[in-house]
Amino acid sequence: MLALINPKTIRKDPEGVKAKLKTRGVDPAEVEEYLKLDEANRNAIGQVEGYRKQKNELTEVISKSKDKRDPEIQAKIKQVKQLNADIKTADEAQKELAAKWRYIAIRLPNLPDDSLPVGPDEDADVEERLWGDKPEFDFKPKAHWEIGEALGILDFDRAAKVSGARFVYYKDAGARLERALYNFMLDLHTQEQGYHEIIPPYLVTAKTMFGTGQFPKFTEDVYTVEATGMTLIPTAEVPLTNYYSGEILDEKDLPTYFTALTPSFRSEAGSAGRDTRGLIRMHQFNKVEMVKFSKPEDSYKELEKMTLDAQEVLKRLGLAHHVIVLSTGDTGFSSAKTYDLEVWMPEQNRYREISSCSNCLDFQARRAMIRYRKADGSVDYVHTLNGSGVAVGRTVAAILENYQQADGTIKVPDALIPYMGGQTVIK
RNA sequence: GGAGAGUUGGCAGAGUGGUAAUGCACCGGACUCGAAAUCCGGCGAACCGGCUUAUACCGGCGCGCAAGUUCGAAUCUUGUACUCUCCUCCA
Repeated sequence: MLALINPKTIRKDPEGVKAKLKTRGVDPAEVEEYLKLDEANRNAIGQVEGYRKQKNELTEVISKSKDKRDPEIQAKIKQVKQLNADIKTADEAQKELAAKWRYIAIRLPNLPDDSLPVGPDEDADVEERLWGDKPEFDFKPKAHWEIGEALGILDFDRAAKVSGARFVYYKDAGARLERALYNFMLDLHTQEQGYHEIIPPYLVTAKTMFGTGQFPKFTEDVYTVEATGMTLIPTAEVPLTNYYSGEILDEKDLPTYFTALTPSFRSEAGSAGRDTRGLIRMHQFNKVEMVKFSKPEDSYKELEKMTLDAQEVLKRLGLAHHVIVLSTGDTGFSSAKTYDLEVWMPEQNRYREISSCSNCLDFQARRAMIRYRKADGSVDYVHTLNGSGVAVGRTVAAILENYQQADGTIKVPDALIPYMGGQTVIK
């Protein structure tokens, strides 16, 4: 029976948990109900186990008897039959309690870290640090989709014809720019930052989606193939983190880092009307993802490092950005602490999210059963982290807007020139 | 899609109705200056409950999973998942 938040934490400090989850929008009554069911369930388990113990004792005697017809043995058999009925009743009652408990348990979000700003939404996010100078233009900067369409490297109209809204065709230098970007990112992560390069499955089972916390709460945000129940991954975090699901790792193998380029598929239910133009909010987009498995005591250190790894992508591309720490209400379901990287978008005159780095502590590890054996032989859950390193489509958008020139051409960032076959300008 | 086989503790591998052999590994001890070998003993995943400082102790569960038959199931029945092999098909 798996949980989300460590059940012992909730038992030990119910008021603290209530207070913390309240900052994430969870009604304390939910926690109250959880505790009630938790206790009732444990009592029920005790009862069932008591019956089972009696039964085991009786059947042991029966098994050792020579003569099953002995009236004494027959009496014991009768007793066991009665016990079986008792067990059935008690067991069904217990299962029901467990199911109710579980229903709540798997829907409670992770406990936020104490360092988070408290607040209901993104307005309470706090800027941690700033990098780079915003570009200055002696003309009015255009939106990336205008630039891309004018150059013939992005085609939203034809994509709409073929697939509907929120899809795009990249063409010529646009396609090459996308490819250059993700190759650049993958090389950085694998050659310099120590990540294993992975190409994972893009279709996963419901159980896998549960492991990373997308299910059962967020089924409406993804595409699930009706015939098989398989889901198109909304992020590579899902297949990467579940890589070790159900396994017990060796302490010496931690930490370990994975990275992968994959498409991400999102239904964007509920975001109608937002970012309807351009590359910002697509049903399908490429993303280079980073995932880490770490020992509990190292996970926050690893989060800082991972955030810097993502930042390094933007630094080398010369893209102005800042790092913000998400407030309690803005932090994702599975995460205890999340840093977002937001890149400067000149036409919109604001920062836009381009990466999100999260420490999920043991929240996902509990769901996906990812553990490690310590030197003393005991077993504990690992901590999992994930971060974008970074969203490729949005990076294309950022480059088009930040590197646009008065004549409508695009200067290729120095770091990308080798990946563009030496091309320095897109025109 | 069709047919067949398999799924037991870290690994190997027994066990066709009576409550998980054995080997290797591992842990403790003996022997030794120490180690190896040997000998003795122990331990057989993980999980849950009770009691808790506890990886100690007691109990439950536990032979892919689920349900059924039975006083009792790794063993019988049914369903299901996954893996492998062959056929068919296909990038």
